Amino acid sequence: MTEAHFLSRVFPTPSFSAAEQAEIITAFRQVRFAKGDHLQEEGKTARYYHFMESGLARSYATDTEGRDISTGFYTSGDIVIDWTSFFLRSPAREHIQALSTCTCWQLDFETFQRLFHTIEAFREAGRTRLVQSYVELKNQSISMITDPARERYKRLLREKPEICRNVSLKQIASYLGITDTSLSRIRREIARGS
Amino acid sequence: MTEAHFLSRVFPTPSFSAAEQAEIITAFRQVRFAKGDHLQEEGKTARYYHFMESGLARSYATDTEGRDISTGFYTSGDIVIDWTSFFLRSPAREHIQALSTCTCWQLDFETFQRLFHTIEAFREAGRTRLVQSYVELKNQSISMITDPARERYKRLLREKPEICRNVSLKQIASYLGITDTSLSRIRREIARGS
DNA sequence: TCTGTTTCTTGTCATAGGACAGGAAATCAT
DNA sequence: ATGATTTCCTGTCCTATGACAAGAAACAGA
Repeated sequence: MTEAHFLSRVFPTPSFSAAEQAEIITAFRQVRFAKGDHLQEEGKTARYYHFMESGLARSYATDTEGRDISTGFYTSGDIVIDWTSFFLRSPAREHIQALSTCTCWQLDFETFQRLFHTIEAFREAGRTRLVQSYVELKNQSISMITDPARERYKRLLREKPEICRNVSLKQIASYLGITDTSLSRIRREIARGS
Repeated sequence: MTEAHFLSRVFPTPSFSAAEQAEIITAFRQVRFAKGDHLQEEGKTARYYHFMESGLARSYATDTEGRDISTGFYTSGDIVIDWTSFFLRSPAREHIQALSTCTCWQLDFETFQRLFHTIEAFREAGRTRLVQSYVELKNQSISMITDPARERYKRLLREKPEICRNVSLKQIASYLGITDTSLSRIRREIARGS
């Protein structure tokens, strides 16, 4: 039944009993977003926890000068969510937007809470995911201090090549903390030797 | 009994029943660190969850060039922990060091797990704390992109004045992503009109 | 296909912050 | 106190990146 189900790999059978796995999987609902759709809008409280099965998305915030700053990119297997908004039930401070057609699995907050408080393995997994997001953010944050822009771009190229190939220069540049102009020059330099 | 206990404010009575509060508070152990002591060492797995009652501390990582980069500062009421190491049971990538005498309340991992899995309010509180740390890191991270160094320093001055007063220039500078030289100049500029 | 719009590239010039070095000031150990 | 060490300040010069502007290229809509 669930042999090749995307979520059966997310909640794998040694950690989850068959019954738990079934309960979790049936609680999720599949949704699809078209390129450009917003999975989340700034100012609204996040209603759903999303697992991305396929597609690309990005989160972005608008800074005090009105500039659009990409704060994260999401690909297959990622959790696509504004953690703060979802868990603190507060208005989101970022938008999350599909960059291509996205297939996701969603859970509303009440359902998440029910699973979280009744299934021990689910809450361990949930906590682990949150901690992993934290460490990724921390790495990015340290990299902003210690690495020059070129290195940060090369790392993104290594870790999320599909992003570098499919996302606009400006959106990637703002994520790296540089201007589109600079990123364009960095790409040129990399295109010649390293 | 627990009227003025520091932890009774951390786990307040409307959210926690008296019995739960008592169970939680007795599970914590008070510890004291002298200035310079390490609460956490890089490479070792975090053994304790710490609440800081009083004192100052900082976390720092050593980058590829061997430079010491401050990654966070902690004051009264903060949780002092390497989240990733504690929850993923993996070696810490940072040191955490007392910058003055610190009084903390600690919980080992097994005890944390027991409370987390048996007391619903405790796991809600724990998750909330983690999410709050996440949002602080995110704000700092966005600030690194959008704000010039002077603004970042002014924000730190606003949010953690005791840090700016008591921590060495170099340690603050590395946190802000600039050199001690630059921070020294920024301070001079602020000392004259803004 | 033509046309308008967005995205990307490149140039020139300006500027924040880094590297390095020397000196002053504070802190510490004996 | 005295010297040693660390921390902090300041000067000069340099580099990475930003701001702005103008083309080129890609793309979207009729």
